[in-house]
Order: sequence, then structure tokens, then C-alpha cells
Amino acid sequence: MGLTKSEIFTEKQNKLAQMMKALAHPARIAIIQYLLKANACVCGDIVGELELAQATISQHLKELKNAGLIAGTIDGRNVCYCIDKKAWAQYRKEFAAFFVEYQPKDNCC
Amino acid sequence: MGLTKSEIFTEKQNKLAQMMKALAHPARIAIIQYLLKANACVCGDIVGELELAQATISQHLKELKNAGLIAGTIDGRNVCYCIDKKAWAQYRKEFAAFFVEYQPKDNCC
DNA sequence: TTAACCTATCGTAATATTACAATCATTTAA
DNA sequence: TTAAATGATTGTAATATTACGATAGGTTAA
Repeated sequence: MGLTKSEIFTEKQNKLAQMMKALAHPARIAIIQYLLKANACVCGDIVGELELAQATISQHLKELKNAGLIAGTIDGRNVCYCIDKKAWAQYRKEFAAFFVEYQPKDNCC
Repeated sequence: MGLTKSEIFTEKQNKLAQMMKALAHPARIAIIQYLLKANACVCGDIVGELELAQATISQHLKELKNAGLIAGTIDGRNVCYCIDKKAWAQYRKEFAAFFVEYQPKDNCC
């Protein structure tokens, strides 16, 4: 046990859950917000922004990379991180589709 | 360790991460989609919908309740579950605000 | 009442996540 | 070349999550 039974769900459901999971930590929210605010690639500035150990931040960055949300480019001895614009748009679209307008009927308890 | 350091993030960041977490499992996505599709309260039908043990589904329902996304009303020996319309609208709003349009400048690597 | 039914809760095992120190790999500056 | 700087990776401990059997607590039907 302890392992999600992905096989009993649709691919879409698994994917959406995965997307949510990528953002289900305040550090990753904070990193994304920082990159959005910078509105540019950020080179070697992220560790100083959060009170977390370098290894921890690197781990969170890796998860965001795996989720496709950010891209890292090596620049000298820094790494520059950007929001992946296409993935971002995709996330926005998928989330919006999930949170479509909902108007319950009167047959509710 | 192994414990999220909530105190170093803003309340908003923690809250948003919590919201994402509530939906970061395909079973919970599936349950919400089922309730949305039914567009009504669903009384004692959910366990039959998913190939998960009753205890597991009850656990997921509890998490969705804790997140405020659904409400359960006891009706005889069934429990009727509904989407919480207000919470749903709130989620939609917060998520949309996070996924604001993003137009990176040309100073990206 | 008794039995069947439905759901929540408890206990527990397996796995995942979070955090950090230590270390490794690479690049730049001296 | 050597040393400093930067970030990834490894190893590990603490905690959380996922799943399920067993059981408890209700309600309804017989």
C-alpha cells in the first residue's frame, strides 16, 4: 500500500493531480511567484530569497522542472531559471477547464 | 525534518499550496468531477464509482471536507455529498489569480 | 429485536515528501 | 594551477500520504 493506484483513473485525472501536486508546496508557489514577478530569467538569486537550505531549494526547483513549469539554462557558474511560457499557458488552461462555472440545481440537500 | 516550514512563507502562499494539495490526488479529482457532473447531491453512490476500498474513499472525502470543497449531509443511512458552491467559487478565483496572464520580456536567456 | 446496510474511524504497512549536511561537478577569478 | 563560488546529487532522518482490513456507530428493513 501507500502507492497511488493510478491505473484506475483516467490519464487526464492523473495528469491534473500531478499538476496540482507540483504546486502543492508553499516553497514552489513562492519560487513561481518570484519568477513571475521578476518577469525575466533569474540567475542565481533564488537561494537568497527563501530561508531554506540550498539543497532543499534545488530539490524544489527540480520538481518544478520535472513538472515542466520552469526551465534552467546554465550561464557560467550560475543557472538561470525561467517560467516555461507554454507550460504555464497549458496549466492555466487545464485549471480553468477544471474550475468551470458550476451552478447546482435545487435538488441539493 | 520532513516537516514543511510554513512559518517562512506568507499566509497566502501556505493557503494556496494547501488548496492545491487538496486536489493533488486523482481520486479526489475523480470525486469532484463526479459531483460536478451529477450537478446535485450524491447520496451513497461514490464508493461504487471508484475501485478503491470504502475506507480509502472515506479518507479522501474527509480531506475534501477539510478543504471545504464538499459538504456531507446525513440522510438516513446514507451521506449526501455536495460541492460547496462558495468554496468552489473561491478556489476558482484564487487559482485564476495565480495563473494570471504572463508575458515574459525579451531579457530571457 | 435482529440483521443488513452504510459510512466513519482506528490501526497499520508501504511509499512519498520535506529538509538538510556533506559532497561532487563545473566554472570563474586569482 | 589553485581556490572560491555555484548548484546538483547523495544519503538520511522526520513526517505525511495512501491504501486497506477490521471494527464501531449509526439507520432501516424484516
